[in-house]
Amino acid sequence: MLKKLDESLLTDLPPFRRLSRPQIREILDAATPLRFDPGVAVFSEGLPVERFFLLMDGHIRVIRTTPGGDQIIALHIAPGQLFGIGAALGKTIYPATAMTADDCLVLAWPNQLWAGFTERYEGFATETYKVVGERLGELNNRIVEMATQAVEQRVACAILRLITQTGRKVDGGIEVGLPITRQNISDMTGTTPYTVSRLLSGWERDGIVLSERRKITVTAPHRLVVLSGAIA
Amino acid sequence: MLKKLDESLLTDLPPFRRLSRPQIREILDAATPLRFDPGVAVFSEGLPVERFFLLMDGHIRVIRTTPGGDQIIALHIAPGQLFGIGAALGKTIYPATAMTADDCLVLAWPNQLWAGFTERYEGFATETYKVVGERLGELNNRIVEMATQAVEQRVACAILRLITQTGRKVDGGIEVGLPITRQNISDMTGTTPYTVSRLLSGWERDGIVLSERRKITVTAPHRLVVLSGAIA
DNA sequence: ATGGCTCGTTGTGCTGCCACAACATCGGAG
DNA sequence: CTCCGATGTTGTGGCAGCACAACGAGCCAT
Repeated sequence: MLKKLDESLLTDLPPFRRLSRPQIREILDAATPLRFDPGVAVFSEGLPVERFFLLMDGHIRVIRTTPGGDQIIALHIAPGQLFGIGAALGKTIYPATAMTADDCLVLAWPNQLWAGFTERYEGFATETYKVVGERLGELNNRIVEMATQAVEQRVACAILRLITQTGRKVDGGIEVGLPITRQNISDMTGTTPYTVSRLLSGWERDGIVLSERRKITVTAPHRLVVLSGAIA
Repeated sequence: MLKKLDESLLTDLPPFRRLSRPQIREILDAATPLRFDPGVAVFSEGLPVERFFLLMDGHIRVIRTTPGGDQIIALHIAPGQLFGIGAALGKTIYPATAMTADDCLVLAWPNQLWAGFTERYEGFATETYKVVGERLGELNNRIVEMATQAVEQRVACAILRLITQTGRKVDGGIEVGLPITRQNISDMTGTTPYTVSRLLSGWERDGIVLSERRKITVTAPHRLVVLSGAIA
């Protein structure tokens, strides 16, 4: 039932961009395609790192849970990105949980192929580490944000990040490309769903966003940027 | 005046551990040793990445500054660690400023040697990326911390991190191994020097720490761990 | 010694955010 | 159609932590 995957799926993604068709064929033949329903875990915090993944379609939230039971969203993965790449950083257990936000199609490779990929395929390692660098930068920005910005600015930043990462242009604005609840946003910004709700209501009154159930459309991005204090 | 550097300086550091003496000799011969006074910048945010560094002695704070002028301490570098390794992550400009906390001795290499190091020296890349992984993990912890913990817990976490990274055992406790002000701690935790001062005074009354000018000694680490909520 | 600086402490008032509760609304399952 | 759970909204109160100000103490230079 797994229909043969087409090489063209990978040719435009950074880690594979410099590779030849036969090389990409090899890589695809070694992959296991997987389908996930919304709201399930692709891998879980604390489990041993056994595979690495590429998200073909859908969206993934990377979540960390505290001993106290609070959870925060560390990262969003967009289609075309590698994730679960603990292998690249010498990790033996996953430091976080990857949860699907909607229907997801994922390619998986066993971990022991990682070393081979990096040495055999020109540019694979470089491009991958570039992504790591970007994530590092984003985390850094979020720390600065959390440390210096007020709640309203943090929420504005979070929504801006969401639309730059997953945004879809629709008439009347830019829409967040994945289902998202107030609770999700409060998990991203370290505040409460109540406060998020109030902020979104306020912004809707001001004509900056349209907020529906599990969906947010930004109608005046520039004003949101102003509110955010322009960090990220 | 640069006396010849001894190979033994590097043999025990992770990135060089698997290398032979002649290889280490090559690496040392390519290095420029540099001395820095306390409180000066080794490199600055926004400048092009031209060199990478190894801290031989002293301590370095990696600092980010916001458009609003607030600054927060992203990272501390301990002796023996590489820093400014933007090259490894495809960065072309430094994303932060590296500021010396005390007298520092640093080795520097021009950036174009990076690629050669990673391919010529077995284990250099792997070990380096392991460090990157650890820093990534630490940043993640700090985000979780900032999002979920109260100020008191964050400050406790910050001090625990300081003593695990730079701690020196002295009679009566563990002392932070670098000069540190309340302002520094508030920059690490996103609070104010006033609040830090109050917390430290309180802990000193409770016999958990000894706090002097630019120096902190933890006398009851276990109680600080309890206060911290045990995240990092 | 002595001035000047940086660093630390502490009191007071204020406010932004959280906690909780109660209600409204939506969507799916049977 | 109806019920139920998940999601979102809104009002009220309380408190943690910030802002500001004023003072004290150590360190350095000349």
